[in-house]
Amino acid sequence: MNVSPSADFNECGSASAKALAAKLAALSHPARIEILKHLSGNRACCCKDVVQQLDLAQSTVSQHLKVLVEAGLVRFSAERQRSLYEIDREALAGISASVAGLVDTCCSSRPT
Amino acid sequence: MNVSPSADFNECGSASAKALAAKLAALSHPARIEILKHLSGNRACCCKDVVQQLDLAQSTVSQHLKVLVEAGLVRFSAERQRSLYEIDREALAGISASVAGLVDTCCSSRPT
DNA sequence: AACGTTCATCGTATATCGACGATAGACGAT
DNA sequence: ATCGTCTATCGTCGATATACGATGAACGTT
Repeated sequence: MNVSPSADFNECGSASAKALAAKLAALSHPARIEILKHLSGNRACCCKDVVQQLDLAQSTVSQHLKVLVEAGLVRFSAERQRSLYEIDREALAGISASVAGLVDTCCSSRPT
Repeated sequence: MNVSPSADFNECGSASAKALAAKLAALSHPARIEILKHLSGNRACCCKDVVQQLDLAQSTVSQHLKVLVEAGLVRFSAERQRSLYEIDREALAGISASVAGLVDTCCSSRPT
């Protein structure tokens, strides 16, 4: 799955770029950023919790949570009636590292 | 324009979230990530340069470049016929720092 | 002057996003 | 069994994103 770092330069393109873009897309919405912040302050939140914080319809929040889960940034587990959402700090850290890597690539490969 | 870093914690919410989301949105497209990588390898590129790398129509590339410029990730300067696009490494680094800050916030505020 | 090059913009078509209300399923409480 | 709560999903709607070709402006070259 992980190719060597140098291969990333050969195929700079679609593979890694697509993957990173997909994760950043999940992050690129204010409501989802706020959801992550809220989740980070609690061990696990149910959907209603988040709804009360955000002033958005329950269905909308549910969709945002789904996006975050599908992007791998939030873990999901079904309680009885509730659904528990828990932030995935490792995945978050992974994105941070990926962005830092991209920036590093862009800054280190200065032409002259 | 730049509030103090601690103010970011007070008003974690919409303002900074929106700003970060907007910049991440500019980054969340594979073509734009590849454009940034390409720009990083050259002092400045004209639109046609990028077109030849990307296998996209010239108008499409022009639009992607416009998105990057409007997000502040790329600087624009008009040559004679050409348009020169240059990566803004500081802005890139700023985004990286913002993402790292968000992740830090999410990881440091563990409930227990 | 006529032509080629480079680029931004316009118009268009399609797809996806973001938000909502309505609804149905699952579950606990009465 | 009935009611209330919590949630996911469906359908819908408007807005936005993405891609393209066509076009015209600006400029250099012949």
